[in-house]
This record gives sequence, C-alpha cells and structure tokens, in this order.
Amino acid sequence: MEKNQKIILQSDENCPVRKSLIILSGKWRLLIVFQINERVIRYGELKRAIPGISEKMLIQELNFLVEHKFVTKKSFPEIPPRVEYSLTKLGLDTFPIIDKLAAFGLENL
Amino acid sequence: MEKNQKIILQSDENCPVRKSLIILSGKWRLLIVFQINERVIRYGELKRAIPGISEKMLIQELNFLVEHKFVTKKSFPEIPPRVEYSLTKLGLDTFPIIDKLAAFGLENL
DNA sequence: TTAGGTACTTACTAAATGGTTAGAAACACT
DNA sequence: AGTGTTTCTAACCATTTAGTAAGTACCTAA
Repeated sequence: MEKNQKIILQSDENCPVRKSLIILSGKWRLLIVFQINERVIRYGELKRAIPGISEKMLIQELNFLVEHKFVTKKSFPEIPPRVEYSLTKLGLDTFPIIDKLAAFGLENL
Repeated sequence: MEKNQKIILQSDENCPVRKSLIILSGKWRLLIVFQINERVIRYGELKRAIPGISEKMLIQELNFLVEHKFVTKKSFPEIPPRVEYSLTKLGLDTFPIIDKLAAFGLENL
C-alpha cells in the first residue's frame, strides 16, 4: 500500500494504476472478460450473454483483448463459421479487480 | 463469486460491476481519489501531485466526486482562496479497487 | 502600478468511444 | 431460387471525454 502510494505520487505513465486503466477501462472490456469466465464460449453465445452490447463493440473489444493476450481465439473452418473464445491466464488475473468492482457496487451503489 | 457471476449473466443496469464502472471509470477519477488518500489537501497541492492533469479536468472531476459523496470540500473565505479536499468513507472504500488495479498493473503491464 | 498567488470558469477544439445499419462470405436446407 | 445461419467488416454519425488557452476575482507585496 505504501509502495503503491509512492508510485502514484508521480502519477505518470509508470503508474501501475494508470497502466491498468489504459487497458481495462471502457464500457465493455471487464464485462466481456468476466462473462467468458472459465468457459470456452462462441461469439454468438457471448453476444446473447451480454444484453445491450452491439456486434461492433463485441467484436472490437474481443479483438483488442486477443491482441493484448487476455483472450484466446480459435476459429474452426466450418460453415457456418464457428469461433471459440476463452481467457488466458492474464485474462483470469483480472478477476480480483472485477470482484472488487462488484463488491463496491453491491455495497455502495 | 458465483453470486456475482449470476448477476453478471444478466449484465444490465443492475450489474454491480457496471454500476461501479459508470461512476469510477475515466482517466482521472480513481487517480484523484488515491492521490487525496487520507490527507486533507488543497486544490493546488493536488494539481502538483498529479502531473499531466489539466485544471479543467481536475476541477471537473473533483466536482463530480463531491457531488457523488466520494470527496468532501471545504472552502475558507480567505484571500487568496483556500479550498481543502478530503475523502469521505465512500471515497476510502474505493481503495480495494485501486489496490487491485495497482497490483495487476505491477505484475502484468 | 504592476506582478503574483489561488481557485476556479468559459469557450473552443480534438480525440476517443459507442451506436446503427447494411452487407459479405459460404454453405445447407427447402 | 430463395432463406437462414454465423462471424465478422465498413461506413457513417452522435455522444462523451479530454485538452488548450484565456480570463475572472480578490487581495498582497514590490
């Protein structure tokens, strides 16, 4: 805690909080990660599991998460196409954050 | 965890993660909260403590945080003016989130 | 009289984010 | 021939968020 605070005191790009925010902020990212959870899930399933998300945002954020190694993507050469998404270890490592966010929301909002 | 997940499965406005994100997302909010920390701090001090933030964003986000009861503001009728900010209990309660964000950033980014 | 300090406020601009709609590809089924 | 399925892609627009720069008010000290 004291260590983190010291780093925050020079809150520039080296600040780990800021680094996390740059990658994990946004309306859908953490929600998608948490929704995938420990499953292997198809694009369409995910879409149905996150009401309100547009196809554009879902695919865009999935691509981002794949690029940044939070999510693994596996395409099957079938017709109609099948694509499966699952979390990497990095993706699973965001769960403590999501848990705290959920706990805070439940208690205070 | 299972409970949270269940709630997430209908990820609408009732989702506590989403509620938290609506209030706490943004480039500066959590940074400001963590920077105030347990101190009583003046506007100018805070500005110097958060390099890169513009006056507009600082005051705008401070106002938001005051409105939403994360921060307390106390103005002294002096010249030059003096205004002191400090965290409420609600503000302090966001620390678990910030800690996890920092931990994640340190370990992974 | 001028410059300086503090805490803002305003106007304007730029960039990032999100939403809507349409469509493409490729095959199966009717 | 036409419809449906699934996973995307692209164009366009609206909204939100953030940055820049200038200015305000009031008093103090040089």
